[in-house]
Formats: sequence, C-alpha cells, structure tokens
Amino acid sequence: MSPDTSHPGAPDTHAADLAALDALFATRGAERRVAPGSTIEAQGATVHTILRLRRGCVRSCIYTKAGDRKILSFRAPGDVLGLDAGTTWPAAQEAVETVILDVLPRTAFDRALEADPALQRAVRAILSAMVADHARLLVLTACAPAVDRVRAFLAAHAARRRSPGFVALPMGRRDIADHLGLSMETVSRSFTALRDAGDLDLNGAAFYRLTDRAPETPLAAAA
Amino acid sequence: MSPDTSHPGAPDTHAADLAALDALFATRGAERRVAPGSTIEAQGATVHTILRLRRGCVRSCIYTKAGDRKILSFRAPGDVLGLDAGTTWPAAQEAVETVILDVLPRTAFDRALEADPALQRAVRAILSAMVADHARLLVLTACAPAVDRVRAFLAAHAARRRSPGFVALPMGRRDIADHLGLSMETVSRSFTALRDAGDLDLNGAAFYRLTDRAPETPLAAAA
DNA sequence: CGGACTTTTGAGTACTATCAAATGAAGTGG
DNA sequence: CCACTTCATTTGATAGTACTCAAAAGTCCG
Repeated sequence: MSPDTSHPGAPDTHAADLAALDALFATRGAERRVAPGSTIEAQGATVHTILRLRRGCVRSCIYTKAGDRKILSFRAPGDVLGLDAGTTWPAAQEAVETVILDVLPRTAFDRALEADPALQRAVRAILSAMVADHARLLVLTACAPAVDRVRAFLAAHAARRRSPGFVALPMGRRDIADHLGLSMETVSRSFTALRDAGDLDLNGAAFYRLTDRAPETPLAAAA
Repeated sequence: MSPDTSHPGAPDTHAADLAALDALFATRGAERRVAPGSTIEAQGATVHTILRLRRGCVRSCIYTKAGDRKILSFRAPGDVLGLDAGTTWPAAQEAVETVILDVLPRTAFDRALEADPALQRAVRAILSAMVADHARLLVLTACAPAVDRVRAFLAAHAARRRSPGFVALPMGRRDIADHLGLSMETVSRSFTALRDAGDLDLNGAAFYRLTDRAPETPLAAAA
C-alpha cells in the first residue's frame, strides 16, 4: 500500500521516510557533474560523501583480481549511493552517461542519521531493497538461460522508466553482459533472437520496446 | 566476542552495537527447536518474529515459479534472520540440520529498535553485510568456473568454523549446487577434481580439510 | 569521407547440464 | 548382527548452451 520506492522488491517503505532523505539532500547538498564513462568513486576508495543520483545512469561494479568486471546494478535518478558502504566503497561507481549528483559529506549524513528516526527507516528500507535486488539477480543468473535474462533485464529497465513508447538504453551490450553474467556476443544474439521472435522492437541499438505479451519473470512463487 | 562480525565483508561494526542485539535476545527471547529439513519460515509468509540462530545451519532460499531453487546463503550461529524482510519473508528459511533459534516478536523488536541507536547501527551493519555477501556470490558465480566456485565456498565455510582439523559440512551436494548455480553432479565432480589435485582432503562426504596452499579467491581488487 | 568504436554475425570449442547407472552410506526390521 | 530398503554421492556418456576467436556491418564524429 505504499506508493512504493524505486526498487520493485523493496519492503514497505513509507513515503514520509523517503521524504526525509529528499529534504536532507535538498537543504544540505552540493552538486556534482560527471562525464560519461568516468569513475565517480573508485572501488576501495574512502567514502567521503553520500551521493544521490539526480540525472543520468550509474553502474556499480566490482573488479576482480583477474581483471573481470561484474556490474551489480544500474542506478537510476533518485537512487542513493554509499549507504551500504563502510569506510570504503565496496564497488566502483561509474557514469554510464552524463550524470548529475547531489553530494553530502558523510559526517553530515551520519549526524542527520543519528537524529532522525525517519531517515533511519529510510536507510534500512533502501538497504533491504538492495538485498532484494541482488537476490533477484542471483536467481535470474542462476536459473534462467541467456535470452530470458536479457528479456527480464529489458523488462525491469523499462519498468523503471515509465515512458510511453520506445525506451532509451544508455548502457552498451558489454555493460549488460557484465551485469547478467554473459558475453557481449551472447547478449547481442539474445537481442536478435527476441526481435526475431517478435518480443522486441528495436530502434537502432539503444532504443527498444517490449511486446506486451512478454513472458513472466521466473521469480518468487508462494509457499 | 569477536572483534569482527560473522560476515567477512561487513563494514565496520562496533562490537558494542552487536552486543545490543545479544542483549535484546537474551532478555526478551523465547526458544524454538526445528528438525532437520523442515521449514522454519515459508517464503511469502508474514513476518511475526525476528530470529537469531543459536545452533545449527539454516539455508535461506528462493523458489521460482518454475520450481527452481536458489540458496542465497547458509546462516551460522549468531546470525539474525528477518532483518531484510518487509511484512513477508522474501526467502524461505529451512533447517539444514537440527536448529535452535532465539525468537523475538516483531513488535517487540521494532519497539526496541526505535529506542536504541546501537541496535539501529547493528541492523544497518548486518544489512550491509548481507549486501556484501550477495555481491560476493554474484561475482563468484559470474566469473569463476565450477571448481573455483566450490573451492571458494569450502574456504569460506571453513573460515566461519575455525575448527582445527576436519570441517563438518552439514549441507548436501544438492544444497551446495543450488547455492553456487551448478548441478549436483558438477559439484560432486569438482570435489573429486579438488581431491585429485591435492587441494582437498575428504573424510567421508561430510568432512573435509583444504590444503594450505589454496589459491586466492577471485575477489575484489583495489582501484 | 574517413576513422574509431560498437554491434552483429559466423564458425568452432569448451564447459556444464542432463540422463542414466553404479557405488556407498545410513537406518530399519527381522 | 545381518539383510534389506532408502537415500546421497559418485561416475559415465552424451548433448546443449554459451564462450572464444574472428570478421563484417553499422554508427557516430571529426
């Protein structure tokens, strides 16, 4: 019964709690602009600021010693970055396109958090939503074949951007591949397969529309 | 107690905060015993209680509509269950072996949470640790081949149970498979491969010891 | 128009899943 | 205590999906 958070699987977050977050950034926040492709916060760097994404798309990714990259999530406007961090950033934050961020010093954020119960609830709700999002991705990558992963990804992406017609896809095939645990080529072939099956309309490589008869996601079933 | 939390990747949790959790369960908690293999909380069921695992091993798993099962994590004594839940359990909680739980009504937990800043910090720390754990699993399953996944799993499991010699493995091959995104047979073959390579000593199917020269985990690298 | 990059398509390979059977362990009842 | 049932694990053979290497086609700018 909540108007709901930006994360589909989020536990019940009261709008009032999220408003506390908005107010905090509105009154105390500075602004930061980042160019496409550049790193906003490096993996392992010290957390000096809490960030709220105002415009653009950010990828949160982890690099392994072997040089592999895993994109944990793509963040959309309204998302807050850094709440799961301890003293250092567990994942790199990178701008997929031009990005505008609200910036708040961590010390200021912690002070506000200590004093405001609504803010505390909001933070817990966001962390729970992150857990739920990761769980969804774990299920998807473990249980679904390539085409279904891509379809589910496109469906989720379109749901976040409630635009009427074609949906813009800011990230490239490589990014999608590293998010879904596939190779770039397999992602591309999945796009082609979905198009040939009539499930997907493509307008160039970066705009798409899913057919209404898109299959169900292979997600949670009741007990 | 431990200077650290039970989760290796947890952000900096002050021992005092975790103590607040211990105290809460110690003073207000009832006890519950569950038989091996049975469901403690069903997926989608209403959350009436917060649970703390006192003895035994619990698996948190998600069932898909297609009937697939994904085990998100195995919980060890000291772990708290239900902190990421909204009104319903996002994952089923099942006893791998005989389990003893501390039980606290959710209403009581929420009241205590509202009043105790240390408890709030503890909850945030645990949620962050869950995010980190899921991220680790995502990287592992996306980037590592079967043998490496199994090796990493066995290493992590042994690390949680600081026992001198052989380590007990309460869960079966099927459970490990559903956790790592592999088939039961591939898990079994990986055990055999590790044994033949000299990386693993097996004592029956449920007790093992990893050779000291175990390769590094393919995890996070600095920026 | 050319150059650099991204995406798509192609061909062959490798890893893991699936199906199936044998071996091993554990508990039950005679 | 042993024979038998039952379930878990291991091993074997085969097939399928996705990866790798490689090249062509498409896109975006300068």
